Amino acid sequence: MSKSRTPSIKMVADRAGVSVATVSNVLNGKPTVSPDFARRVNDAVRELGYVVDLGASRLRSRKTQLVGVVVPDLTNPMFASFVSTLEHLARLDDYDLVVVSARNNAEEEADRLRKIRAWRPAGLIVIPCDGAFAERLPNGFFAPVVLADRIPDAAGFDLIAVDNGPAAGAIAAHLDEQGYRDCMVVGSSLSISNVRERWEGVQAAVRRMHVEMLEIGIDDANGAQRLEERLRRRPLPGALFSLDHGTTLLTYRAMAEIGLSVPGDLAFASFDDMEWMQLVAPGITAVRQPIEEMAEQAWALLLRRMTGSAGKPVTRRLRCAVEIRGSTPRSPLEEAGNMKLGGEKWKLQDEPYSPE
Amino acid sequence: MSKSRTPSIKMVADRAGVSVATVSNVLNGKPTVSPDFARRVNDAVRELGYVVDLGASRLRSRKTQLVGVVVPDLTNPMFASFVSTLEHLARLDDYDLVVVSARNNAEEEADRLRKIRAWRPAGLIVIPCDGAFAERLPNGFFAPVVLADRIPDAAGFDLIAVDNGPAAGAIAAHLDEQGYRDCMVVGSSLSISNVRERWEGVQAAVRRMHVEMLEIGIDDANGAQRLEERLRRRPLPGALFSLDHGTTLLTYRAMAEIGLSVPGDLAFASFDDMEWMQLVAPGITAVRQPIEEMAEQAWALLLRRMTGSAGKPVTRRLRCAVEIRGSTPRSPLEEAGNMKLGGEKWKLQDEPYSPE
DNA sequence: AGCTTACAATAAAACGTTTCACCAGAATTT
DNA sequence: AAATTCTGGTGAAACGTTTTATTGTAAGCT
Repeated sequence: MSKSRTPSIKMVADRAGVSVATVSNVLNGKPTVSPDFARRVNDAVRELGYVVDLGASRLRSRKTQLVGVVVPDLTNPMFASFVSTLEHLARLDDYDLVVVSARNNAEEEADRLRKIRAWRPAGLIVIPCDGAFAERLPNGFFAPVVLADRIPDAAGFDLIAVDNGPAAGAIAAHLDEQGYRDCMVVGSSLSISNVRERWEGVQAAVRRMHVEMLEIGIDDANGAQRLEERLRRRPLPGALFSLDHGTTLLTYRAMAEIGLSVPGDLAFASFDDMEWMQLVAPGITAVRQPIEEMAEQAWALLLRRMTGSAGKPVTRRLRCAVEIRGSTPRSPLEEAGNMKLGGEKWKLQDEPYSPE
Repeated sequence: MSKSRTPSIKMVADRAGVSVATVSNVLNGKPTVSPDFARRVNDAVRELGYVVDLGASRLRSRKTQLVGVVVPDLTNPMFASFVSTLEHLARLDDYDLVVVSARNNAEEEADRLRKIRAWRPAGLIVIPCDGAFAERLPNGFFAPVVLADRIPDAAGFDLIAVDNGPAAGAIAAHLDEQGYRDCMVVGSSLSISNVRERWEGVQAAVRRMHVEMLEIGIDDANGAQRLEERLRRRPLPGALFSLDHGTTLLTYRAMAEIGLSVPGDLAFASFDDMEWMQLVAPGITAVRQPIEEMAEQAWALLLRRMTGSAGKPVTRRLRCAVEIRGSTPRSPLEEAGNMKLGGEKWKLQDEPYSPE
């Protein structure tokens, strides 16, 4: 039996009785091609089930339809959704994606960047681990790079992110207005730009409320320990504001474990709105990031660069939405204040929160 | 200014003062290489920041470190987690992943399969949209294929899945034992093999409980409508068992919207355990799939094939875990039965519905 | 009829690798 | 000392494309 390999352009040419160049011309829709020959080529392609070898194609043409995507963690639903949207958009423009996860590790990120370079992608979309991204980019990297979600220390990249500061500030202001007097803010690490921006936004927005920050790291047992200890200590803060998805999950679970009730024992709000946050009772007040739109913008920016547009790097910020739910009701402390002015006492006991 | 392009092996050779063949030998760890020359080559590589062009490399060597991954939907956290684990394992073996989503659409899946073929991957890992996968695989596809999670109609592939039937059966038996007399089973579509297996497992496991199946499709407004109508009709079933992640989300949300309480109005259980299911109160009884282990097995199977192992296709089934939580308590009906032996009457009135 | 233009198709070079056949010299055997 | 085997290294071919330059032919112009 014949050593039949996956068909090459040469086999197509032979079967169609034309030259390889003609086959290539037909396949790439070059104008100078007679209908008759085109038909013969197309027939041969169909009969053989020929599919172009993109590796060889890129090698010669120096054009590739491949872009690399690097995210800190694929299991994070935010990033998964980001990649998913990206994948869809890329396909519409006939690009493919090589996706890698840096596992929240700067070294791995650097390693993956180097590796991905070996595919000679036409561009890169990266959600960097931390601010020192520029140092990790291989020096001789020519393809355009778009950064998303997190801001690097060094300038020089197209950038798409959300308005972390104002959005976090809105939550803080909300808690403030609801009458909470002190709020603990929890986040993974201030070395991540968006967490830092959120914290700064909180500080800028509060008026009467006192805030304190607690960093618990990423997958850091030590940090989780510190958080738990704080939650067991008294007095509790009136409110808790968690600044990123991982931290929210950890915190919410810890509160449940310790037996703290939301909002009975403390109010709770989160940056990053997950679907379960409207399924639990009471729902959790959260900032919802326009993650699909972020992916869209990232793709648009990259596409612009890949198709040759020059010019200064641009930075775009997207507006977040704030979802107020039952986990941040009017503070009982404040209610107590109002009651003196004739509030109805039973309300306090019957409905510890206002579910909306 | 010189037209400096990304460095090639030739530039490395020139700088090191050796032949291209020698550079290649050094880089690929060929044994016949003097330490002196190796050092010179490595120096040149470092100075130039040379990274091999994997496209060209594959073209000549006919070996590639690329595998394609096709999933029905990247936003589904199950699949996201699957891909994430896969990505990690692949990296350990120095493979890269091209990831595409078929968006729950057989046509798109076929399209993506054709497209991914153009990269000449060393193998494919696919979670197929439906049973007719074999027909969609391009005919001249030579790379090994491992299917996961869902079973195709046609045999001939390595296969890794979970024990859908027994696991779903365990839930059904649990509901039965808890005293529920009728249970509505909801799933996206019986054309998806694992949903079908789960439904069959339910039917095989029930003893006294009556079960009925409701298919609501995937992203099908019509199906959602039918579900909602059913939930508004009386009498309600004693229990609801949802057979896949998407359906669970939809159902749980619908119940909340309609104002049904779990387990007050009906018991609820789910195939697929999401993290929020232990965060809501009461927690939701669910089947937990070993999704990471599934990815591990898929990778192991594929790796075996890619490294040349022949032999008949194998099928492996993994054991699911069943998490019993508060959403499936002892049936009030059964409690009522017990009451005749001295139960407390008021309990019956607390439950508003009377099945049958 | 001659001369240029335009057109359709092709041969051959090039892309960056790996591999294969080969070679010079050193080391070993006869 | 001559003949053989190793050893470390190289030139050139090959992989499957695209592109450039080139060809042959038909059409358009005096």
